Amino acid sequence: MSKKESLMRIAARHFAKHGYEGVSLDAIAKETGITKAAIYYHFKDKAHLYEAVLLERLEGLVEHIEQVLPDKGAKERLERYIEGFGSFLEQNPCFAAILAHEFADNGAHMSQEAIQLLSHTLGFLTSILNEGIEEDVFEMENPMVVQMMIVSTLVMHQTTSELRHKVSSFISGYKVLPEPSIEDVAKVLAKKILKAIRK
Amino acid sequence: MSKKESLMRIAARHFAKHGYEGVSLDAIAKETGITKAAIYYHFKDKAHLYEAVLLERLEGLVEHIEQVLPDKGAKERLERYIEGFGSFLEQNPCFAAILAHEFADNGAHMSQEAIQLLSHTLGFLTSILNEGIEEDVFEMENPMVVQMMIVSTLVMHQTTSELRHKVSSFISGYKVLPEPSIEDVAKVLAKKILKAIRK
DNA sequence: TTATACTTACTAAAAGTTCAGTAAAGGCAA
DNA sequence: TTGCCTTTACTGAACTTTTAGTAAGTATAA
Repeated sequence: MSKKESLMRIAARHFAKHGYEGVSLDAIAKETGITKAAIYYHFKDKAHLYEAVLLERLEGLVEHIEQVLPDKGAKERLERYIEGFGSFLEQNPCFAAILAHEFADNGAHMSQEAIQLLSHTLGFLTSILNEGIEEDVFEMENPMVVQMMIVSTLVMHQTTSELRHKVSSFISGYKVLPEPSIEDVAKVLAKKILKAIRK
Repeated sequence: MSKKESLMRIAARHFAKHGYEGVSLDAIAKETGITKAAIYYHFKDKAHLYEAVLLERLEGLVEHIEQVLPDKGAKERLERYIEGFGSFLEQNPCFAAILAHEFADNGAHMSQEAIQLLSHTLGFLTSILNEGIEEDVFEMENPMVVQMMIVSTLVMHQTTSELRHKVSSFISGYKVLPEPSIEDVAKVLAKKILKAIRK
């Protein structure tokens, strides 16, 4: 792996953990084993490093979802979308937290291009839901709420595992359950969503 | 309103918009019309200012939910929980974004007490779901997923309205729909969740 | 010798934090 | 009522650390 690649990988972990503002280039450089100035050799500035990390994953996500979506049937397509989203998050552990930070500050650090890729991803979901409504297999008052239920649940599940652990120790009748993997969560979520919107 | 109150109100807006790390005390002081040192008169440091803001709202949330939960019936209780959560977010516009930031960085800036209050809030939901399972009116593979669907959808809906607006302009077949209020979203969500988990 | 991939050493600005001082208000003894 | 003391609620200025960013030099491989 090249220095640039490991720099980007480590940067991704930092951005995931602390968010754009909370990240220091010194810390990234130190962990990568280079100096901060070396970051500036590879990237114009902090914003461009972040953008490179973000775009890489957003492009991967669009590609991944395009690959798993079958040709026909809104139900099948929705199921695959949810599970595909989940498996992409599984394979890219930092990505959910990066997205969560972007959601939290309304995409303050997203470029036009990043927003476009995110839109592309969500556009699939919009059209699957509309498709299902037209095919008369889905019914819902507000597709955006259903979209929210899907995307935010997957992203937040993946992101908040540490916090849930802290929280769960305070809930009375606390049992240490084995945490389900994001792929299991995606399966359960798909089932519940399909039940919730089936006609 | 006292200076301290308006300081806290303005601080809440800043923390909601930029997250803990992204906030500068200079900016808060300037907007409040005091000097930065005055913040240190009222609060020990940045962390304590943040905690005061966060605890105020978490306490309000616990109280609000306790008030709206009826005495019996898991279905009714769940519906009220969801709508109560929604109406609290409506009345406390900064809170959802603050929570979203906490979720994104795994509660990195939450004190023990704050986590306890959050646990309290989520504990209600856990017991409502378990209650429903025991009463044989709900069925679900994994209550935590259902919890996630509820909480993350409400929080993320309220938080990401600007981002959704940016995103929606890229989705093909874009129509400017009037954004539903969080209370409407809560109603729709409650309906969908009940359908998804009813036995 | 020339481009690549850095390092060393630095700057300037911004951030959180501290501290000495002060104006105003309230209580209280003479 | 006057004069004194104390508390409250700050200001202005400085201090310290951290940060993004840069300029100039260096080792290495082609």
